[in-house]
Order: sequence, then C-alpha cells, then structure tokens
Amino acid sequence: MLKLSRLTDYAAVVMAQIARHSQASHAAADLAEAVQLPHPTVSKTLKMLARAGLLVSQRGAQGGYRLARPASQITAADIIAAIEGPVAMTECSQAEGDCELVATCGVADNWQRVSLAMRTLLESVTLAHLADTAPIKLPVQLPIQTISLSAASA
Amino acid sequence: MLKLSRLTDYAAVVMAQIARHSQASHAAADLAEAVQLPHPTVSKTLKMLARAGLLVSQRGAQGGYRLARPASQITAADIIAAIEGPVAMTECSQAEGDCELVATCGVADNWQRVSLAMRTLLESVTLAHLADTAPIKLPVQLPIQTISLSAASA
DNA sequence: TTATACAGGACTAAAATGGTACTCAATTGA
DNA sequence: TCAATTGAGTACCATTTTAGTCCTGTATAA
Repeated sequence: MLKLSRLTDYAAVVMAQIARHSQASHAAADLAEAVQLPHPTVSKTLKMLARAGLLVSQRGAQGGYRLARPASQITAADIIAAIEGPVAMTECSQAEGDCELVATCGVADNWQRVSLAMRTLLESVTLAHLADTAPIKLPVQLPIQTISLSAASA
Repeated sequence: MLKLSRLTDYAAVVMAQIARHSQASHAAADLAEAVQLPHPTVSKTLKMLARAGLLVSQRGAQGGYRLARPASQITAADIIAAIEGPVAMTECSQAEGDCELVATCGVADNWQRVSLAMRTLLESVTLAHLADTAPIKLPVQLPIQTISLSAASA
C-alpha cells in the first residue's frame, strides 16, 4: 500500500494543528485534546518532530511547542523523514552497497529514479498546503519522456 | 521511509527478469536461481502476481509463468498493488469513512491529493521501463500551482 | 519553591512481515 | 495410464516493526 505509518499520520495532523495557530505555544496535552489522540503518543510524536528541527520546544509553565520555521518552509517530506527516516522506496536507494544482489537485481537504478521523483513530489508539498482547507495545487504531470531524470540528477 | 516491502521489491526484480525473456515460460525454481533468492519466497511472490492478473501460470511439465500482457502495459503501480494492495498513503485514502477522526484531522483531503499524485507517478512507470537497463525518463515536475489536482480529479 | 511541561529511556503488547513446510492438483509425455 | 514436473493452497513459526505506556529527570515561570 506504500502507506505512511500511523505515527507519521499523527505527526501531519498535529503539525497542521500547530500551523493553524502558529503564534501560540502548544502544550502536548492541549494538542492531544484538540486532535483526539492519546497524550503519550502525541507527546512522542512531538519529541521526534522537535529532534528533527521542525518544532522548537519550551519547557516549564506556559511552555510548549512552536514551529521552528514558517509553515511554507516545512515540507511533507520533512515530516515523513522526521518520523520514518529518509524517503526511499527500496533498501538500496538509501544505503548504497548494502545489497549483495545488485548483480542479479537489474532494477535498482530505475527504482532509485522513481524514488527520487516521489521525494521531489513530497518536497513540493508544504505544511502550509496541508494545513490549508483549500485544495492543494500539485505539479502537473507531463507525458513521460519529456525529461530524463538521469540527466537532471546524475 | 515510505518503503516498499521486501516482497514487493522481489516482485519487481522477478517481473523484470521475466520481461527480459518474455517469450519463454519461467519455472519458479529457475527464476529463484536467476535472481538469487529463496525458492519458496519467489514462489509465493509469483502466486500473488498471478492472482493479480499480471502473470499467467501453466502447471505441469514445461509449465511456468509468463507475462499476462506486454511489459509496456504493466505498471509499477500494478506490481505494488499486487503485493501490498492499492497504493494509498493513509488509511483514510483507501477506505472512505473508516476514520472517526475526520472532524479533528483536517488534512485528509490534502493527503488524498498527494496520494493520487503518487499513484499517477507510479502508473507512469511501466515494467518495460524497469526492465530496461537504460535510465527511465520520468514526467517532468513543473512548478507548483500550475494545475489544481482537485480540478483534474474531482 | 512549586507547579508546569518537555526530555529521555525502558518496557510491553500487538501486528505485520518474511520465510518454511507440507499436501494437493494439473499437465505432459513416455 | 503412470510417473515426473510444476504450480496452488494452506498452515505455521520466527522475527521485526510499530504503537503505546510509564517512570524519572530537568528546565522554566510565576
């Protein structure tokens, strides 16, 4: 299904919630209440997002989380990477050389190109888009063979 | 990481192997040998691909698997769907109405649009592309807001 | 100094995934 | 018609990943 993990899904929802009131500081408990999810889980998600540099945290009374930068400068790829690690479709498209089947595989190169295209797509979607109630406008897909990714990337 | 499962990865490799010699019938054991993977696992993968209608199987002596249609008419999305089910990024983008958090979620619509764009991308990559040793040419990504997906799909 | 709120880590339960084994069914051809 | 070949189906187990909880520590504001 190529699905996001549930935590990643939560992360997106929570980030959107924060983005909609980006001036204020948000306590984990308040956010959990707002999005109707278990407190400890939301808390865990927030910690991961903060460690990835997408949120900044403030301890103590009146503390909480705020966006580390404007919502328009945080991408879907950032959020996914914060929870699941770098966006990559196959093992070998993240860690080079770990796969001892390269010889018999024969599709590695092409999967990596597809993977790159997906990452590009996810990088073109910002938190501002996600949080917006208006429909996102996504890049148009021109017919195949308009451009060679190999030329563009390598 | 938004990764494919290992079985899906195997499926792609095996399909590419078959596509490169699409005239012949391929026994599961031969394919396993060719791609250097455990027989039972390859066999399982082949069965799933056959059940999804991507391969046709022939029992008995001299039997084996063949492509159900030309490699240019089998897409990456087909292969992924055969093993993992329909391509969808979130729970709610496949089964409508199952999520009781719609009210507090606020990002469902937009995730679905992203999901659709990813599916479109995967549908634009065919088995013929994957099996080819030459680099795939992927659709060019024009700058955002060129076209509204909502207008295109809904 | 006390209440608030995040940080970090350990731990457990549940689910998905991957892999194996075994038996059955179909086809070919001797 | 029988034996060899090869896929089909199913049940099972091991491992890993994921999700969720809890506890203790630490920083901050009032």
